[in-house]
Amino acid sequence: MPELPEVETTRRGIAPHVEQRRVLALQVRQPQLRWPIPEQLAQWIEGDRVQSIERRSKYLLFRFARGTMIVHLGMSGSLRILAADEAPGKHDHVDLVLESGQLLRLTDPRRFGAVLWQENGTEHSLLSKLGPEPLDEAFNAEYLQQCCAGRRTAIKALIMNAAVVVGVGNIYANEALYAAGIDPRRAAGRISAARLEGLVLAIKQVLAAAIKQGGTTLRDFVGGDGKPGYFKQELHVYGRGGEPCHQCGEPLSEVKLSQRSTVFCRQCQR
DNA sequence: CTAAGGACCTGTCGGC
DNA sequence: TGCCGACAGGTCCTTA
Repeated sequence: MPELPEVETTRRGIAPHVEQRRVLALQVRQPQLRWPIPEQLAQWIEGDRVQSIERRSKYLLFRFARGTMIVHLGMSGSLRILAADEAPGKHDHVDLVLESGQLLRLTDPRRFGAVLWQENGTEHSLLSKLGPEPLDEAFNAEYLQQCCAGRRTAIKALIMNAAVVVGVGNIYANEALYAAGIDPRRAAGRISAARLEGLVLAIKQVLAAAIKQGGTTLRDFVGGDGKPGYFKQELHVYGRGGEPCHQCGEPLSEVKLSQRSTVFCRQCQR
């Protein structure tokens, strides 16, 4: 479910209900997520205020006085604001009980998500090796050219590599390459500077548009405020293998690339 | 160092 | 209707 636009949509949805609120309790029903939730997390945050919620890559960062609670939604996670007396379901693993009478609930059927802790003055190893944010100026044509130089890996795998640029997941990698007219299988080092510049712009545009629309609704994704995303209507290739290309009408091809479903137009993408 | 594949876990969907 | 395999938004870690 969550790619960067979905995570950002979630952040914006929950922030007004969580920022500046005091945490009364942290209730952990299932600590076994991708990594175990630290046992002392409750004692570190209970009684303290959430100063702000920030986002880095697809990680949500809850800033507290003595450190940061890091939340990742994995493949199937979501965060919602609910009344404090709402009964938990099977996959409702964690509640952040707020003094406002509401709670922030983490639901994650596949449990690929994570809840971790970063002490002030340290940087978690998961965050320390990340590339630039795609919408930042630091992610530009010159930078991407440097990353691609001499690389034989497929361009799609390269832009999905978080050490190169964060936040480009499978949906938006497919969409951006279609928009840029680049074959996803093409070796990264064999693409002209001009076309890589087009790819940078395409990535920025597709992500910005998706954030503006509130993310892509897949299955049951809803933001923290319960509103669905509307970007799905604008997808040109993702989930459309075999259907006609919106530009030329040829059936879209679908292949596996680094284990991920990859859809593109052989006519329009070279 | 790079590139590719496996692993984690559950739910859903399509085919027989 | 029921069962079984394939597949799903992520990404770290191990292996060549």
